[in-house]
Amino acid sequence: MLTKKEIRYCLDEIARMFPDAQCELNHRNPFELLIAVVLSAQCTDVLVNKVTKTLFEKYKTPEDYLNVPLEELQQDIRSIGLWRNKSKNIQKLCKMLIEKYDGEVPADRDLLMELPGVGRKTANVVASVAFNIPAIAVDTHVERVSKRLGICRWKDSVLQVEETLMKKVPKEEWGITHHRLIFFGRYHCKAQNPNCLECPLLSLCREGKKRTKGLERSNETK
DNA sequence: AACTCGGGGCA
DNA sequence: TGCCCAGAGTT
Repeated sequence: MLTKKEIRYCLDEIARMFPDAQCELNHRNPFELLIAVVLSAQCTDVLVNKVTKTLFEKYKTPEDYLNVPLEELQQDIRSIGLWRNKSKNIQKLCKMLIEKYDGEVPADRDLLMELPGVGRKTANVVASVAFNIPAIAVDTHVERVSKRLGICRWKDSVLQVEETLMKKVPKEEWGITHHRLIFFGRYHCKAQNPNCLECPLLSLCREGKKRTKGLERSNETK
């Protein structure tokens, strides 16, 4: 397990690797952020950005999403997977926002999680990014990176990863830490064939050391 | 804990 | 072609 100081070093190095790790999501208002994150489940950020670009020109408010038939909304997001569920969830979600929260996005993680299509990860992203509520969203990237580096244990659950990160990272940096780890996981510490040999964190990384040893051996046997 | 949803991207 | 992807909901 890495110490706080080692984690500090990792996060600083990652910040240097991705100086513009400001997700586009940061620039949106809470409502658009919520829609974007709901859409992003199980598909890549690039694909979602392609859809939201035109989507947000057409739909500005929860009412806008309810003023079109479901079939029309489905067509508008059809290029991403799970569009059947997602379009239904978005209309239900908008209805709930109007009926329960006067059309506003609630600034509360538990209330967010009651919305259809919003789970723990989405609620944490919206809460921390849009409302500056202390929370760390753990997605597959954050989980994988944390486990490989040795920030947490391999067998830890998502909740345990979340707890560990909150314990070992200063509260003011929770939001940006989430984004940095995602960028690092998406573009460098990839799920398949991570390029450990060109990784600035190799000297600290539990999994990286294991993998590079394997590489040396396989090169020798060639 | 395991299963399902799902089209696009990429090797 | 086959495999994977910013998860969530159900069983």
